[in-house]
Amino acid sequence: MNCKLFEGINETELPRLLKKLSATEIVCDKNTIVLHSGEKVKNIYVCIEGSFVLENINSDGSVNIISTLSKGSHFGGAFAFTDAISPADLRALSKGKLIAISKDRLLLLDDGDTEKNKIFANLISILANKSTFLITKIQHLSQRSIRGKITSYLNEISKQSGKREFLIPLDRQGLADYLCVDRSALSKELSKMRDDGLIDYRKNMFVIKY
Amino acid sequence: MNCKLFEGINETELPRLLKKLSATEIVCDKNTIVLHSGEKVKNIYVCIEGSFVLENINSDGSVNIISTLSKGSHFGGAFAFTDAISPADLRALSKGKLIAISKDRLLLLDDGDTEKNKIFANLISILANKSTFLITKIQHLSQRSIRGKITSYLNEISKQSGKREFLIPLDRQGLADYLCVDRSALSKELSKMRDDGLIDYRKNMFVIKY
DNA sequence: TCAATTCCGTTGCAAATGCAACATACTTTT
DNA sequence: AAAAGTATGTTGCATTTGCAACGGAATTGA
Repeated sequence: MNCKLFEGINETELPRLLKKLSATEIVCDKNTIVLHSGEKVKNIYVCIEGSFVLENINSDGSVNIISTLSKGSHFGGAFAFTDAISPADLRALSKGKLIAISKDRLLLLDDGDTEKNKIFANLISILANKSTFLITKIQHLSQRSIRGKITSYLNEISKQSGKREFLIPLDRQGLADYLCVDRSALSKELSKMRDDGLIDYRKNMFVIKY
Repeated sequence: MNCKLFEGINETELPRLLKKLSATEIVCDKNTIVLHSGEKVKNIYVCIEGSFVLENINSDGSVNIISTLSKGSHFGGAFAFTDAISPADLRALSKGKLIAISKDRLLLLDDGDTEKNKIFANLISILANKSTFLITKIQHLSQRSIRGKITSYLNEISKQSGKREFLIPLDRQGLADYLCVDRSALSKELSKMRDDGLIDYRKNMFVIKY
């Protein structure tokens, strides 16, 4: 199944666990909206077949894709555990299947239940990782200039890889979207930084010079 | 103690629990750095006396305060559960006391341990709340214009309160810092939005008109 | 291999932003 | 009530950014 939420749980145990949780299987056609924006999130949804998107329709009609779910990925881990409403629609991109695990039932499992403990520990680790990821992104975004954002981002990747020369996992448009700036302005600033001798780059390969 | 991490745990139980966890009490003088930026975070630190700051020293020497800890608040819940290094120094603002709870010992507690389950559930809820808080902030920050950021922020607060007229919990400088923009530019844009008939405001009271 | 498409860099320009400096209103202190 | 201090609003200006448009490079697909 390869799902972080169930990591460490024996595959033969899983069906029994899901039964204990009264997990519901949701089979749906393309474009079915499983969960509407504004609805209360009561379940954790785990994708087991097909693909789904989390998307928001803006007031001007444009669509904002927040994330995509493929086999093994899940949504609601955070929202179900606050009393939050869903910030987006969960829509099937194709015919698909997912299981909904009720947060309440999860909480009602016996304290001594080993699987419950595993799931809880996994959930903590998932949320913790998400949290650090988000904090990192905020640090980039809080830089006021494009140069600042670029520097913050590149330093982060460099630190992660432990090298001054590294590949970034985004193309230009992707990087612009991630840093929330205009693509051409990004290119412009990258050139300037190269002219200033701060960095060098070729496609996805970057070098921090000083 | 009034600490979310221990919520639902009997006060008379707490000392025993802490002992089981081999929680260490750290007493420190003003300006002691309990945890250095770059160090691996192995503990959850709960403040029980005095106050602490999480701060980052920028390369230009300026100080960036990430958050403050007062009695009952804690740090490390997320980082200890990833293999992350601390993004900031944890420094005592005054003479203070905190307890360090080892993540590893927490994990080693017996699965049937009721307190372990409570702490885990609390931690999940804390991390989930944090995550939604951060996502909200990112949504504000990803707006490209100051007007967009203001609108995003005000709509959020309005939605939370369920009213078109509401108080915001930040003063102008605070709001500017939160939205990562210049204070005067923020004031400027607020005036413009009032001129455009979009909002009205007086000090911390705001009205969304359309 | 050629065509089509996508990606990336560049340019000019209008608009938005940050910054510094000052003015005004509001608070707190004495 | 006066004075000091703090918060907010305003203005002018230099700089940065976004936007639109274009051209070349690289990639993909037929």
